[in-house]
Amino acid sequence: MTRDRDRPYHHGDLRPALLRAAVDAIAEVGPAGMSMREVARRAGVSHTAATYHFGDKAGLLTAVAVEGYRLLGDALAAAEQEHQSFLEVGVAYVRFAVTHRPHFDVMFQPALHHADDAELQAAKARTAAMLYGTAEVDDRRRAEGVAAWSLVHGLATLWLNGNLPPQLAGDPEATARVVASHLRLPHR
Amino acid sequence: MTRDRDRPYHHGDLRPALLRAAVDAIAEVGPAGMSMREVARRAGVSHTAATYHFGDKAGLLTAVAVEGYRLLGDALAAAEQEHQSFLEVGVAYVRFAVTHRPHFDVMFQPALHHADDAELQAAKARTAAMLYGTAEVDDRRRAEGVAAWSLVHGLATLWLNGNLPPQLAGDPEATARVVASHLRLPHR
DNA sequence: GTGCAATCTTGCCAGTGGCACGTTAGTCTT
DNA sequence: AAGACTAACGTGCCACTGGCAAGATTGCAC
Repeated sequence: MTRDRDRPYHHGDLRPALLRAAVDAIAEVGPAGMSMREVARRAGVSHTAATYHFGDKAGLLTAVAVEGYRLLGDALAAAEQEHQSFLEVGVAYVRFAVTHRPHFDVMFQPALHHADDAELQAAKARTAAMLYGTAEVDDRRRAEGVAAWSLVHGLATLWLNGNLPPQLAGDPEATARVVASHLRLPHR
Repeated sequence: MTRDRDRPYHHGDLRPALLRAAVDAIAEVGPAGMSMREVARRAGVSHTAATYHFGDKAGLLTAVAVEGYRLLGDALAAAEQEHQSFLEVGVAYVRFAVTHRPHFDVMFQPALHHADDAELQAAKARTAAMLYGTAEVDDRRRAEGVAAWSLVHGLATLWLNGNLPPQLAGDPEATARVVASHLRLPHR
């Protein structure tokens, strides 16, 4: 009706556009503050168009989480490939959290998305396998992986929510190297 | 008007009652899903009564976070007092996260509360001092404290959001001991 | 007792998520 | 090329939410 005559009825590439808008909105107001209507406004469509593509708000956040897990997996694989160093994988983990805060925030708040989503589970499993191994790995190695993941994940989250001492909050990657040096991983 | 004739107009102890109701609600629907109106309903008052005591929704969540930081500080101090062991303080940290999930969830989502609240900052500072020392501590010790806090915090959050391998998700406290054994803290 | 401040309620408003239903336009069949 | 089908979007509506303004109730100081 009063819709732009220039803009076509069919957006043509709406789903990724909504995803980008959602990430932008989350960066500004957080995952909880983000609203479907605001995201839709940014993409220039009605809010029900977003519902059509993602089912509901949790569905949209699930899609953001899936994208996040894939990006994180890629970043970790690239670090592993480049440095052949488990430490550098950990540093890459912290770097991802800092540079992809909106994704990271959503990824680790399962109350916000559909935990049983198939794509989400697959993306999570792939990332988890890189960090603490698959089901076949022995107990010692798995415990070491969990210890390493816990360390970098804790550091990343503490940095994100402002719980690090000011002396160490400036350069999170440097802090990651210092902190990771206190880990003892005999089977790595 | 249609209000219960039994219940007095003045509740007499409403603030703590609302806090308890908020914690219960958060336990069921998460911090984001909690609503002022639902909390007020549980306490048997109108939703503006809650606004009166806490200013706004963020104020209520801030109060929950303050209570959480105090409870956590007490729990860590008790563990330190009883076992004289830094490891047991870390185990107590994980135990707190598991047994006080509503508080823990709110505490580490600063987007949900008033970060500049004086009581909150004081409660946070007290807990932080127990974990990585005060401002006067030397750099090595501070880095060790941050490493230890990162490890247990990461383990706790990964457990809470279901990112631990199933082999280690059953007994979080036992996992905390195993994982913490990979930390090397020469100055502790 | 009377004034006053603290506590709680009612009424209202804009914003939100989700549903039912209508509209548009691309695609496929014949 | 005409029509049928369906994917992609919009409109209208509903209950719910947070927050504000204004009023009602009560305890308390004096």
